[in-house]
Amino acid sequence: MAGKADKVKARLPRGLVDRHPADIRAVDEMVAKIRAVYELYGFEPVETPLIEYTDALGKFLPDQDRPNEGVFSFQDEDEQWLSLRYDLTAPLARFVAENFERLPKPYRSYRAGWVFRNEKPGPGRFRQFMQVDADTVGTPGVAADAEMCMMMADVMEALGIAHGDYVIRVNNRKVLDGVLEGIRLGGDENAGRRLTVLRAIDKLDKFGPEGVRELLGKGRMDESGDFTKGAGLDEAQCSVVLEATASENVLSGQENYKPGQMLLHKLPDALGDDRYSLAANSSYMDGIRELQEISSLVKSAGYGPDRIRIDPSVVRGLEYYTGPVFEAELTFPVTNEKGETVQFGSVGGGGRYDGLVSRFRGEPVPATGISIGVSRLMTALRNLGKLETAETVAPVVVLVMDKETESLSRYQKMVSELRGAGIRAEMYLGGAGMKAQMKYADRRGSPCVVIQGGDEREKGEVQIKDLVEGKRLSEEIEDNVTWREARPAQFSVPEGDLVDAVKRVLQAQRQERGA
RNA sequence: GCGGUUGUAGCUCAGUUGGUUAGAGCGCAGGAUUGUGGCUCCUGAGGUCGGUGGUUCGAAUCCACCCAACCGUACCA
Repeated sequence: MAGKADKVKARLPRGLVDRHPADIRAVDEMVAKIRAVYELYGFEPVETPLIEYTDALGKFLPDQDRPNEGVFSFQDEDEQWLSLRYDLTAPLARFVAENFERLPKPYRSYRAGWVFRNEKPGPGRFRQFMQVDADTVGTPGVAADAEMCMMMADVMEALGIAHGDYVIRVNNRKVLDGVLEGIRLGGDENAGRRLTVLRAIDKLDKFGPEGVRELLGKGRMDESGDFTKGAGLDEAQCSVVLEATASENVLSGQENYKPGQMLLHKLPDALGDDRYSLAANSSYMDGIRELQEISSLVKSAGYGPDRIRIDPSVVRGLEYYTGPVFEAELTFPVTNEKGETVQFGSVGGGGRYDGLVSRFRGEPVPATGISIGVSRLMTALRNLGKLETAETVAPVVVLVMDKETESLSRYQKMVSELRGAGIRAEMYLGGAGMKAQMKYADRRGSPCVVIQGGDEREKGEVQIKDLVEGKRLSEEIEDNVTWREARPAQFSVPEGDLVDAVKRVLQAQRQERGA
């Protein structure tokens, strides 16, 4: 045993969590439901390792100074940099590129897996978390994007989230690009400011239009007094951006998506320059056309705007998306551990990433995909009590009353019989006495215990104690001596009837839970 | 990264103007009950007072630095 001075402190690195039985079972169940939807749509499973060459993951090549910025990285024996994957998309792109000739195109696949990000953790944000992705690689058609939106909606419902409790918001990067060009933020020299503008738009739900206006303009002071530098747009430019992303432009009713006269004609006025119109901006118009097509496709398939909605304020992960982007959002209020109502926001998303696979190849390989954040979804569902806790019944515990080999063999045989009947069961393996064994069974949440001491053995019987029923009866008994002697919810059966008797107890408890 | 708040037992927290051996409740273990999980009573284990250095006869308490957690903000491919 470690001495006091040198014992190691048992502690978990921040941003990581141990997973408990209920979490593991809940996640397994959720993932199974998501997989079933993906399979139904015709996607095939494929898995890649947790570790990739760092350069395959993207632009984040670690250098000697900050090798772990954002990603967990380390060097192989040959000094090549390796990293833990930070999403499932980049590894998929590598896989597709590496196996390009063998795969059917479009290549439709899905996967569930842990991803890692070396960043500051927060509530509901971890350094290891699970994603469940699906991707269609090798088609430029927006039908593939529309399918992703519909599949995401189906996943939400498969998880028990009803119509109206979620919405899939859809936008198009090309639309935003067009608007930015429209306010004279085109060109390489404005790349930095465009990024700032996009980030600002992304915060609409957090800070509202007024906060975003500050971020678009000079900057914003938060409550701790920290100042965030803005994009430096002038009044007119701010107005255009806010208008272009305003909720009035959200698809309403059952109509197909129309960008609205506002965007096509008011923009030039706002800029005081009517020679320029977004109607002539090819990026903008392409984007709008794609959104219209998606809108029409999902509508034909029976997905109304209550489920899939065009929303010009959606931005999504800033770098690699090239076209349609989507985001799954929960719309019901979520209460956190402290009882506060919080805005939960996105539980999944995705979009078109036409450049990611072609990084590895000389030819264009258009692709689109979605990613569901299982860990976040589970938190939301649990806080709402919507997490199906298909209760796993704890094992029946066979108490060890006598410790000599012959008795142990007898207990072991009982356990085997119970297991043979498909009942979770175990013989108590600790060294403590009966009281502690009862406590153990109680803490395990066992439905019942099996007791056979010398008296029962002589009569060829076993005692079965229903712990659930016993707990209830105990509430009516104050006096400990009476309680012990009454042996509530405990009965005796012939050894041969053990399995049947336990089954009856379990059945009774099942009915009780159901009722 | 920046700003703020907070660090005393497994958990929640007391601890006076610096003063002997740092406390409580809950939880945990054992006993009352050699064969019964609850209740009650009794007993016990568990602390380098976040760390290091300094001031002082004396520091959980005062000072400096560091570390960690939480909140906000930034970043989040």
